[in-house]
Amino acid sequence: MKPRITLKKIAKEFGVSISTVSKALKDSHEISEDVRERIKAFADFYNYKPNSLALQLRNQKTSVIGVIVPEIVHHFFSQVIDGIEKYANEHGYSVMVCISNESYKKEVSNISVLTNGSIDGLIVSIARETQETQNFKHFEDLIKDDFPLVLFDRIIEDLQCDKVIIDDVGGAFQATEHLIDLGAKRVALLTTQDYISVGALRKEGYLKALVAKGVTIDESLIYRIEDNKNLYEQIEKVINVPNPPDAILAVNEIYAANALKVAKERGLAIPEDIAIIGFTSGLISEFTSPPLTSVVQHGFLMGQHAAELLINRIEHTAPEAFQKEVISTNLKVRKSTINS
Amino acid sequence: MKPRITLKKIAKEFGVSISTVSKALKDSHEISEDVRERIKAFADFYNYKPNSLALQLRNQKTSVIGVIVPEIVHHFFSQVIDGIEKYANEHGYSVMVCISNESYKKEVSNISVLTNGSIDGLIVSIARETQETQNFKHFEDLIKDDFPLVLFDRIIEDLQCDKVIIDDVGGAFQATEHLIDLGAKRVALLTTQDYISVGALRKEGYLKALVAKGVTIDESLIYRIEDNKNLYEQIEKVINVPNPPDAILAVNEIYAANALKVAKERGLAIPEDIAIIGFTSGLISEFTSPPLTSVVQHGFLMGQHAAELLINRIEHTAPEAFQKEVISTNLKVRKSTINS
DNA sequence: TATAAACACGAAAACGTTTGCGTAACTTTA
DNA sequence: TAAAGTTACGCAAACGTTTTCGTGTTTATA
Repeated sequence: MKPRITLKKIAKEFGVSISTVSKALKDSHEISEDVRERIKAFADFYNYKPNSLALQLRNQKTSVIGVIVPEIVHHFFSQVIDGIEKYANEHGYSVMVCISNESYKKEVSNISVLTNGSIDGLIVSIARETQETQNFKHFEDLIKDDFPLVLFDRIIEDLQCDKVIIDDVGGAFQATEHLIDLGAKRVALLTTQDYISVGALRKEGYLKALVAKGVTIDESLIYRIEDNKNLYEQIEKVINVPNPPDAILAVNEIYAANALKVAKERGLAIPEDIAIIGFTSGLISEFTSPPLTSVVQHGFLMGQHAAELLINRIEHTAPEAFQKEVISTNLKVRKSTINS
Repeated sequence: MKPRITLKKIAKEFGVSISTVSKALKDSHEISEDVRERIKAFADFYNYKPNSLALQLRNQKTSVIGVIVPEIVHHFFSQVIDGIEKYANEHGYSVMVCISNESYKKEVSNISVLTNGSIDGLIVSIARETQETQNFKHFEDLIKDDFPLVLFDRIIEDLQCDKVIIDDVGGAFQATEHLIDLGAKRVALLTTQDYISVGALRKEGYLKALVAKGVTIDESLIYRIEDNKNLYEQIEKVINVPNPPDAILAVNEIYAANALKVAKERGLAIPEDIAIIGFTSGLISEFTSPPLTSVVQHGFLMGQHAAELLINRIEHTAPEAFQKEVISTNLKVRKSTINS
């Protein structure tokens, strides 16, 4: 790579001092018009751009925000990143993305790499392993230093920082209510292990709706999918049984799509024999047949809000109270629940 | 945010010079064991980490690579980013992601922001608008400065830099061949406008296969989807006609899934009346019914290769010849072409 | 005991930038 | 013509780090 042109080199070229060049390029009236114009022309010709590192070091501000997500190949997370990037960009920030890969260790190392001065703030959705082991010291350390931090989606309730979450309880409530209103008596829940915060919250909404509708809770209808085992087989055990449920609420799109597949293979009519709803942010639900009724999560919006909270936190030193924003979901009704 | 601890502050604390502290923390034998250990304990207690900006400035190396993609909410691109991030991380680099949003202007500004000293190299897939207008000056400028640059997927053939592409021609050839072998006489092509490089290449593979199989080319079976118009309606005009094609090759998953939908709504049997194949890297094809036979693109692999090329270029100053790597596709046969 | 070697640290430059302040030289004012 | 003001630039510090070289003090060698 060719060495970049610097103030020093321009100064040498003109036999003036570095500060003269700096001022000339900034159109300072301190510099005579003649010298100023010649320096500007020269700099322009060589496409001078101030070295960002030097500026960042001097100004103690990088205008970069870090983002750590459990994975990026996931419609929801890429939507959130998209939202973050958009808002950040509009406000003069760039985005540095790291992937924890659901690993505690990688999350810690990501944070360590990012918080060595190269970013002004951090947006994180917590890795599965971290949620499992409940070791949050790396976040507590950040908070202790008042480092600007925003948690989204997979959050830790007790941490003193800004947060953005989906209305998981409300979304699950609405979906379950919809299923019961359509006549379902035995609504199964396909959820994650309890330590995943969003899974737990969606279960909460599901249970609330049952109670509200006067349906007795049947623990045997709650299935906690294990991530390291075969998904399809686990879902078969839900549907491919003597007395399958007459409705299913799945906490994500993949579970829902697989449930639909198994049900169809078993010869069940959808939605007549079994109605299915999934949480979603992807495109699968639209293209299954029948298309899946979905609890739509607005990832892009979530990203924008997270970025907004973070940038406010970075730029307003006044220590405002920490916010917790809740992004509403909405129920997109398709033919997996109503066939008309 | 609390001010971070620096060498200067530690030095003041111990009444020694900055260089002594620096050396002590690096376990230099120049510093007496007593002082060394005390300084290290102190630094450890206050969780000292060298300021990355200062190091980057001094070493003239950031260990960050920039990535510009047209969009991130797209399974293929997020897979590539995932691959880049993985390889980069394993080799001590971080990743800064920018999104051009298919806009020429944003692409230019992204490059401008990134190449002001804050990254060591750049990986780009070109925006649609840039491909359309054919204005490549921003890339030529980079190349003129020998700035490490790798183009992937949407590339510019004439540019002197490393490139990674999918075997678009081969993938389309194989898919078309498959359709013809199954008895198709009138294979339609659902492609993009010609200026999109991958669309053009896939058309080339399609045409090659027709020629190889002795099928006469029928230009009226080639449909160039326009991005700003309604997708569904455009696809209806392909299938919902008196004499629809008996097979379709779509250059992406969304086109294919919509074609499937339209065909089913028209009452066509799949694959008996009409067989469908789509290029893909997402999950939709797996969950349609019937599932779609797909030309699978290995985005993750592509990302890894792009990162490898870039990092080699960054670290080996010896000006090796520019490489053009081709990632093979493979045909995943599902029931939209063979029902058995 | 004089000299050489080892030890333990500090000074300063370098990376590239901005900016407050100082100061010559020149111009205006009284 | 002396005092004051203006013009046009340079100096130096600051951001935080690493590293080469220099140097004073102590210890070992002949």
